[in-house]
Amino acid sequence: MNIQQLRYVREIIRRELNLTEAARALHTSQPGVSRQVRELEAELGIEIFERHGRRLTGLTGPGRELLPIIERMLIDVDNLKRVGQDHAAREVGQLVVATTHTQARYMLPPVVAAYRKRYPDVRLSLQQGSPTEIAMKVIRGEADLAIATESLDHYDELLTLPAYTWSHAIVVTPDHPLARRRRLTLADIAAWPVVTYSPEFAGRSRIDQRFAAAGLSLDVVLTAIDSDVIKTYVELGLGVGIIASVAFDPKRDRSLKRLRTDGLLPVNTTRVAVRRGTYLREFTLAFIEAFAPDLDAAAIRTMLAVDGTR
Amino acid sequence: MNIQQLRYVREIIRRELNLTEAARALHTSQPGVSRQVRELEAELGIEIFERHGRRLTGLTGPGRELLPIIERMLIDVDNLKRVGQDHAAREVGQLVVATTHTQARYMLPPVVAAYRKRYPDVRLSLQQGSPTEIAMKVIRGEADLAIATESLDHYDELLTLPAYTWSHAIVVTPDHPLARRRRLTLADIAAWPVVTYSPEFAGRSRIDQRFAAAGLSLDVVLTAIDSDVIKTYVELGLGVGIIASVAFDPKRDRSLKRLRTDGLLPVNTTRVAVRRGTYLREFTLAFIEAFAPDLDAAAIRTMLAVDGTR
DNA sequence: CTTGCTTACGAGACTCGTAATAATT
DNA sequence: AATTATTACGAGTCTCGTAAGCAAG
Repeated sequence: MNIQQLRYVREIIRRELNLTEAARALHTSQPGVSRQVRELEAELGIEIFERHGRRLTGLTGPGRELLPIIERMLIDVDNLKRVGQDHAAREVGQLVVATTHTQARYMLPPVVAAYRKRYPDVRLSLQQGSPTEIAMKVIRGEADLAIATESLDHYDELLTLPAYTWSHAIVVTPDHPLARRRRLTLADIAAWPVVTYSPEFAGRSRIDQRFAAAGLSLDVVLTAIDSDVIKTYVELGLGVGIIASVAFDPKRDRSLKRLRTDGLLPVNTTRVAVRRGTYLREFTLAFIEAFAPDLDAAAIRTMLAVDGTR
Repeated sequence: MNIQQLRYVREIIRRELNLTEAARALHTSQPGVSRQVRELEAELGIEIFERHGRRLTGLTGPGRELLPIIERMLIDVDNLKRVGQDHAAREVGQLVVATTHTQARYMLPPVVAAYRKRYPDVRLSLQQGSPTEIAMKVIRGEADLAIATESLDHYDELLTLPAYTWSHAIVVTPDHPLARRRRLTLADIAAWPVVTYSPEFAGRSRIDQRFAAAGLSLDVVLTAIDSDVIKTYVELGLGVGIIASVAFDPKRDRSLKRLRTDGLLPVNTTRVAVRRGTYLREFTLAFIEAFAPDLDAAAIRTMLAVDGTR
């Protein structure tokens, strides 16, 4: 048994049982992968993959039991390397942050600026994607952190930490009838066409829940994944905009008016997710710390430690 | 990096930083181990061991961080093998149970008899030792299960399951003054010399606590690790015996009288311990199930699953 | 001067890539 | 017919054992 064999098995499964694809992804030859897999199977005394003739068609029962152990071992391989790097060159390395548009556009810029100054030798890479995509990136080890408001809690493989809370803002054109109202109700908003986020983004689901709880349903005429698109169409008069309040800048967005909503809309929590069982390098913890004002390195370490005991 | 290197590192640490010993234990050459360790260190970019000249004198900081990851990976290597064996030959294999005298002598015989009939191809091996020793055996992977009444809860690496509860019995010679008393008190017992278990065995610590709580202290004139020794000396009139009640057999022990103690002495829980993170083969679960009347395979699996999520 | 780690070197095993083969879709 | 896994074979690498060297207690 060797680590390479485990990598091969994982990659074949990730590539949907296409051994050829896996070989390509791992920059090696197809026969090499085939052979190593068979050798591992022989050593363990079982078949990992179901084969119909010469095609891999699925995982066997034992194969399914093997998989989580293999994944954990490969994570641990990375962990060993990270421990090494963390001590060999404490503030040198790579940090991949997967995040959604709203975070990248409005919340992260100041954090990133400060972080880059503090850690000039960390190659910081931001990767934008949908909540599902960024969660998968972290689970597969392609990103170190995921930052998003929704749906990071649905994965057993992830450990999420609350970073900060925020709520939405209602924006309209200055000449919109709602602009004159002193106090809004949910029904006021629901009376107009709405422009807001796509279902899985930026707390959208919680908005829907709030209105549904009040017996109302929204007439959403345009959904977007980023706030700038929403603002653009609100300016065009397409409807009332619901955006993350951080996305509204009174100076820049002079053609829009933000309405008072005190407590009307739900509070959202933006969370940072890491892969359970991964070793976090010191500069990774520092990023979380910088991003989440309520968390300090000590608190993060304890949450990880409690979790990591298994 | 390869698995062998990790084994070498672990073994060196287990052998108290004696690389020569580690090489011997692993049936390989000293230079080979030395070389592989240096190569691992080079690949990770750190020193794992502190060296004074040519002697290994300790672990470095990064070395200490590496260790738990290495241990976990090596456990996972075994786990992979076990999954294989479990499917290749479900009821064939080896099961090592580490336990204390009282369990081995009184509680296990019927379980073992039934188990051997049910699983004739499982090589069952019982290893007797002190609670500390058997706990270490399981932690080091030398035994699959530990069965004992005390001190299995003090190890983070172990997961313990309650198997059954029991209490102690007071035994005396038939002509002892206490033999005529209808109802005993703690003070009655404390008035006489006592023969019982060594401090870490068979619930001894809880006996002491009980008497201490009542403001009494025991005059222990002989401590033993096994009940047979205790009974022998009680027969010789050395003192009042306190033994596990299962160790008293009215038919065999005709020269002793068991006194009524209803509720006087504390209740003990015998526990089964397994190494956290290890895959338990089906026949291992079956043994636990056979030993612990209150646990069934499903219950055990859930406890392990909850624990194993990490 | 004994114990114990490291360096040197050579034999043997193993991994991996190319080419050819066989089986599915 | 095209795609995909397995078998065959050979080059190159790597591991490991023996022997020699060297540092520490």
